[in-house]
Amino acid sequence: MTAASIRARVRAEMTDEIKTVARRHLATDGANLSLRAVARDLGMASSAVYRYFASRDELLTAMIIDAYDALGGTVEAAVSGTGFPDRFLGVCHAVRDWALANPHEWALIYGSPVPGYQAPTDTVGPAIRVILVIGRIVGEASAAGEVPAGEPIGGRLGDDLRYVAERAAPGTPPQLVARAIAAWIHLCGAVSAELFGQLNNTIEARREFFELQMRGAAAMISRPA
Amino acid sequence: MTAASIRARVRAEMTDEIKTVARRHLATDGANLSLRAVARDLGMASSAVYRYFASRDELLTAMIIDAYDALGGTVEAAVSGTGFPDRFLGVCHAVRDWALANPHEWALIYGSPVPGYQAPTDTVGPAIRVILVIGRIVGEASAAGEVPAGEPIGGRLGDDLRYVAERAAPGTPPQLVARAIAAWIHLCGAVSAELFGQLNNTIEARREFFELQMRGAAAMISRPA
DNA sequence: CCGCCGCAAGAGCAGTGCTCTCTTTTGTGG
DNA sequence: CCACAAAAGAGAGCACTGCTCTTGCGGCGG
Repeated sequence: MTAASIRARVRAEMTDEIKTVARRHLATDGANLSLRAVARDLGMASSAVYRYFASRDELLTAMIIDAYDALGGTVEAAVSGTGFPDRFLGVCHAVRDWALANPHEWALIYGSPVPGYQAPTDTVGPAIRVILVIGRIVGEASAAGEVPAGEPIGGRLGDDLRYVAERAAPGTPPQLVARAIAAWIHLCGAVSAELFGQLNNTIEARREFFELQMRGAAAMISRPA
Repeated sequence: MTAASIRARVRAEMTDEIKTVARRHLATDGANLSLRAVARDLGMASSAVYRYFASRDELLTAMIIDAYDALGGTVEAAVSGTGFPDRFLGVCHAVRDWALANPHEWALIYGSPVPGYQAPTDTVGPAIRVILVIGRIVGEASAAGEVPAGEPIGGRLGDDLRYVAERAAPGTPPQLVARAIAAWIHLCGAVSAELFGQLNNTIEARREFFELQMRGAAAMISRPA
């Protein structure tokens, strides 16, 4: 039993080592990760890497999951303060700070998906951590009476939102969940815009502008149209 | 003279043909465009393509410029209606519709930039057409007294915004320009989120949700925090 | 009419993902 | 403790990529 786990542990360590080197390559070279280059850095034949990852896509998927988890963990740990706007703004800055520190990993998870873009089901768990944090903050603010529900939403969208609300933030009004998702999308858009160069030669006071935007997003939640 | 222009015209036609085939490849295979495959489709040697584009990056740059121009032209042509929110919402839907029809080209211009790729200055002109349209709409609404200016913004961000405002939308209050840019970023974020699969298994009533979001963005402009 | 220059073609280099076969290592069950 | 099978690594090889270089062809300008 313990004997069998020796093999497994060595294998896990090797897998981690590969991912570490791959992450380093990702940080320098960008998304076009070369399996052979990683193997060279590890001093092993490229074919040996295939014992651990069936394909380059599988390695990338592992990197994506790790990136989601790193971001999710950072954001979850950053939740603090009291009162709705501050808690939300804290999350926004945590997301932005992580993205600025790990731009290529951000691009990996929130940029354009690579060719086939088949997201395995393993990724959805880590992927939703950030929006779940936002949902929790908004839900708590709603329960505390800090934010109004706003006008109900009907139709198919209403159904979708009810479904999402009861699964992700039970007790939170669906229309509020909609505004939370919109704020999250605005957050991701703002970070991507800054990171992908959409603001180049336009706005240099990035942090201030980001803060302004996210205050607007918070206001959009606190004060529905 | 006419002779010289014959050469030039043939060359331009060949260039267009390459770009057309490249665009087709882009639409099917995604962003990892193969110059050799394009050459094969054209029945020519891969080395011949280099007579027209010095590198794969240069071809991609041309595609990017074309995509920006196609989107910009579509959006400019779609501006209609009267009154601020409707005009803005029309632009939003024009952007989304174009993106849904040309997902890979959207990914090319608003997705993660390809590694090591530096946007040449030729791209900035076409790139800013959409935000200029939004700026014009907001500026006109401001001139017509349809939207308030909101509280002034100081500091470095205020300087940036004043600079942008006087160059892109003279006479429009800088703080309003900030909200216009924020709305544009939210727009891009919403389209990317939908296109890149961030809404998968969550919200199926995409158009309705998009409309809701953009109504929120419009309200953010009409009614500053 | 000739020469020249733009154009195309092909070979070639270095790199890639991935597969196959072969060898070595190594944990493990008896 | 030891033989063995399973796991791991190595290396060659295939098809592909971007890009360069050299060579030949042909239409255009003088």
